[in-house]
Amino acid sequence: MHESRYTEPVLSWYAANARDLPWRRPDASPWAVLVSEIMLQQTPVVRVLPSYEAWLARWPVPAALAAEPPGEAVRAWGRLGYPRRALNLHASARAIVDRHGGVVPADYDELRALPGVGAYTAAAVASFAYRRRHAVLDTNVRRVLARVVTGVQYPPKAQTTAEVRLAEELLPPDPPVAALWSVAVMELGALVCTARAPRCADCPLSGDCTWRLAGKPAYDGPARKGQTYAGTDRQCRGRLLAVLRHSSGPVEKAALDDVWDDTLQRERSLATLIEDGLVDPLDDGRYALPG
DNA sequence: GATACGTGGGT
DNA sequence: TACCCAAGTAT
Repeated sequence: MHESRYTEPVLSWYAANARDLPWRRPDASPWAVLVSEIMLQQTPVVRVLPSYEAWLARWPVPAALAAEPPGEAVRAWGRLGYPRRALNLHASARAIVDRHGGVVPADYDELRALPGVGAYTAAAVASFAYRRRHAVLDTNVRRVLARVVTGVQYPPKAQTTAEVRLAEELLPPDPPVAALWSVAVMELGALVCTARAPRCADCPLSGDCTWRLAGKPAYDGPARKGQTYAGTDRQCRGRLLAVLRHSSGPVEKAALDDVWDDTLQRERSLATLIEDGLVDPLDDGRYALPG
């Protein structure tokens, strides 16, 4: 096992160009790293920052969040999107208190067992919070490796075992260096090797990049599925939950009926919100965030 | 493996 | 404007 030719250029680039993000500071706790990773799932950094600061000010340790009702987590989630992540984070806090003495576990499998923590997040927390050696394969890393090593514009739609194997091969042998490498490649993908208009002129790997050296051939695979949103159950659920977030207490059914015209879709969406544990139907006919 | 799951900014 | 994309996970 040895360093790849990519390691030094990427680490040097990172040292000079990394953003000063709060969850990367030396005083960021493993809990802070976990909170950031859950919030960053499909949500851009700039929108996470305010919610992250407020969240950790209010709940600086897992036990603080675990002591609150889940609805408080959903309310504090604000407009980050995918509010089930708030529920997952709350449930994770309780599991960390119940099973791990209030300390975020360092072990990959124990992290992976927490609700809402998948392969990426478990590797990220183990790596960034505890300097363990794990391949961290997010959308940024996948795109960088696709271009630099594989020579294609975009990675496959679904993660492949070949990608995992490649990421593991490129992982520096020393655990702390591996953790630094992972965050550095992610940052490179976020700032330079972007999806739309990569800034190859600023890339420390431009001389090594298979895709660039091949003339940046366009992606030739099947069209990638677009996400429709307007008029969907997702939008309807978002409207309904926003009513509850903005209310200090339970709301009448009429308040929910007001925000979506299609009755059938509205009722269906409310039912799934209840199923998901994001909304609590009270005995008196009103609705509330989960207690 | 495909689909559902929020929200908003960039082009 | 319409579409793409953003530190994914669960089913």
